[in-house]
Amino acid sequence: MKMSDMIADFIGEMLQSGGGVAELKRRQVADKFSCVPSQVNYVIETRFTPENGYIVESRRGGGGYIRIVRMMDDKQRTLVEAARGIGGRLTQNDAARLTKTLVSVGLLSVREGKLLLSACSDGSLAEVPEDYRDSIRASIFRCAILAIAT
Amino acid sequence: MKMSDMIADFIGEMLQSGGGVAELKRRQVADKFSCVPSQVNYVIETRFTPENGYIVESRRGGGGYIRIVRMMDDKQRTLVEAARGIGGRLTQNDAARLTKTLVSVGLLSVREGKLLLSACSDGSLAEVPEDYRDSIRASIFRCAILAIAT
DNA sequence: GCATGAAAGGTCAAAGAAAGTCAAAGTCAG
DNA sequence: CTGACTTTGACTTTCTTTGACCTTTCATGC
Repeated sequence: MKMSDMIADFIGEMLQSGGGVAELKRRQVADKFSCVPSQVNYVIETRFTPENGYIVESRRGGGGYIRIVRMMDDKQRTLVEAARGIGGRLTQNDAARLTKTLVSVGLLSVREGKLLLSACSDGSLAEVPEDYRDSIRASIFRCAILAIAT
Repeated sequence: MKMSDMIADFIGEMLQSGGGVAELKRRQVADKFSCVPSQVNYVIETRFTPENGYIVESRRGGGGYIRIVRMMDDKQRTLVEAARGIGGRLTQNDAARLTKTLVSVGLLSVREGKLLLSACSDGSLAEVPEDYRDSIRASIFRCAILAIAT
């Protein structure tokens, strides 16, 4: 695999685990991948651009850093909020209602709606004891929506 | 046999073993058949065309590649088959692999892939005892795919 | 406070690595 | 012999890697 792609992946993971923010030391990353520091700039310039939804800030000098932040658009933000709004339990009916809303507002496609709804349906969760279903359903719904927003 | 046909066969086999996706290095293939690289373009242009049901993507530069994907005409049937193929248990890794395939073959969009994968991820199933996860994961995956195939 | 040097990161252009294009030359069945 | 299909190769375009040199910050000793 190309070095650039590995570095991009690395940064991607940092963003993931950092909840949309990655702060790195150029020199350290370069050492980790045994390349020249400017390679890191190249990767950032070609992959983490504003057009791709990233903001990059940096500082030179001692204690310098490069910080990459993933921007969310309105839709993503709304999805995240929707995910937050889901409580610890979610009935199948509520899931259906919520899905319908998300679809009708254009945050999910019809197919995505179907996929999501059936992923957390009683059919999928047949093996889960009834008492737990609503809470697992909530968890599935939340994770799935969050995944799409990110 | 003509060289073009041999190259075409070679690519065909790659597609076969790759489940509908073949990724190749133009230079390598050319060397293998002792021909000029552009010969490979010729073969692709004349045999792996969109009209014949193939999609071709490529990248130049270091680490470049040519990727050929066979489009499936009856998407739904394939989806259903994929769903059938899932056994009673599905590890997170297998789910990831399967999703990747479905996406790269065009049966799922990237977003749908994310949605599905995270819906049946360990994150979503955190509350489910580990021993049951793989079997519930299988169930979710199957139901979800079946839902959009219909 | 100020000069100074080390520690970051930034820029840019050259060299390298693949793939793409296109037209000329070759082959072969009819 | 002709036309369609193949083979070749010179030249182009795109993306990546590397390195030399520049600028900003920070810590330190007058």
